[in-house]
Amino acid sequence: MISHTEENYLKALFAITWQKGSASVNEISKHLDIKMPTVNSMMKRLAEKGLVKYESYKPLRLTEAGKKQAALIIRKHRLTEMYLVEKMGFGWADVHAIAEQIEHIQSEAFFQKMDEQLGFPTVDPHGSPIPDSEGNFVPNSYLPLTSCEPGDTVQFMAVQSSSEDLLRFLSSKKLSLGTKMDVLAIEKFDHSVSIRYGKQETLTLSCLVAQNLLVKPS
Amino acid sequence: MISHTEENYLKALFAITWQKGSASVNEISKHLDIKMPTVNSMMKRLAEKGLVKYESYKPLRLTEAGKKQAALIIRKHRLTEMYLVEKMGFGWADVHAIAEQIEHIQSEAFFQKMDEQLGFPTVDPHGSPIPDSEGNFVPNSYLPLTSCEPGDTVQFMAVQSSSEDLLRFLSSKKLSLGTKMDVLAIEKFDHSVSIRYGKQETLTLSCLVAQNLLVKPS
DNA sequence: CTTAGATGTTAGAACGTACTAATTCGTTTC
DNA sequence: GAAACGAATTAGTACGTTCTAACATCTAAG
Repeated sequence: MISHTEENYLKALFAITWQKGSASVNEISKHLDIKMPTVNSMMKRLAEKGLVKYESYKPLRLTEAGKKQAALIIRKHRLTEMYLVEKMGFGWADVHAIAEQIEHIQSEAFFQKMDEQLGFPTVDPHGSPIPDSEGNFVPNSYLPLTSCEPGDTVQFMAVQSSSEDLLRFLSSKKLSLGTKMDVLAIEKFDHSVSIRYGKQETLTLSCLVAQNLLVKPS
Repeated sequence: MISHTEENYLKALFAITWQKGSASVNEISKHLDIKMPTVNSMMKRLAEKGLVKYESYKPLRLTEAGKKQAALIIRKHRLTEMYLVEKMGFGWADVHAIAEQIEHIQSEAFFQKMDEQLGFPTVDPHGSPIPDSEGNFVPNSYLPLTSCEPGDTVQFMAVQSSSEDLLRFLSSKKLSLGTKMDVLAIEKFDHSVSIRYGKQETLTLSCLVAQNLLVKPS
């Protein structure tokens, strides 16, 4: 059996591998705010359980079994976020901490009911894909707003980071998923991006914000 | 702060005190299926935290703070059960194990939303009262079916025990909360109770079952 | 090629939660 | 009132998860 704690390590390992291609003890340590020796020994434990490939001083990798486990946890997390937003009326900035806890609930039936009632969603409230019940992941292929050209018309499809502050900022500017926007300008100087959207609002987004908005051509 | 584990001990202590008037190390040990020495040391720990009054070889008691904590956990448990039945479509026999886990979620907002969406219910799916958000308990005053007389007409208001087997049995007989029933006979021999209800179904309930059906005069 | 600094690992300790074995206390019965 | 039995407690152990301190390895800069 796999503990609550072990699940968090798997999830971190999966997320870091996803973003950066590989994962190190140091990165997991920072990601979970847990000291390196603790992470190190946990990696060995997960290796014993056949979920992680561990070799001294080498990058960490998940085994296939580990990947599946991790994807299933992420599935539960994202289904929960979707449920909290769609069925319970939470805002997209307020669901992460709750979902972090509920994802560890041990009950297939519980998550199955969520899935049914939501109509088997494929993305969560932040636009991230929800793995299927086998742990298969269909990554989306959206591009950051910073990679657009002036004149492009695009649709806001997902956020890269689910930072609470970013989400609150976007809400306050009425920028929600699905919003169509025209790219007016991209400043050479600071890479900030000016857009027009909705009822002709125009807005200039810092590079950091724009990097976190994933869009598709519209 | 109070851990998941500590919450379970408080809840057990509260439940046993509720039923039997007082609680002993031995009773908690059986209730939680945890050995006595473990219970003993936990009781000391909870005493240090001001939640339990502990004196060697004396019955255990909750302090006022402990009672409130316990009632608030029970509140979360029962709200959750109600939510699972009313909003997610679970049967009343299937919610206990899930609620046991969800009751430990740390988020006021989460349980508040449940409460709102349920319209501030005062009883759970088994007819047990839900403490208010201050931890105040309004006990119901229903009587077991065994205390009725032949000729009485009563309404089924709550179950005493939430045993999964009992609940499944009642479901299979279409006996749900709110059902009105006529008491036809009570056998002197084995204290079994015969009732008529619904579309003129008649049924004889063993003493053990009848003891667990709480009713009020109708 | 050597070395400084970052990263990884080992060793040892602490705390929470559980256990078994052994001992003490309290009560009931002769 | 002493024996016997169940309940409670103490002592010592184990395991999961965390830490700090010390040591080892890797890598990038000179």
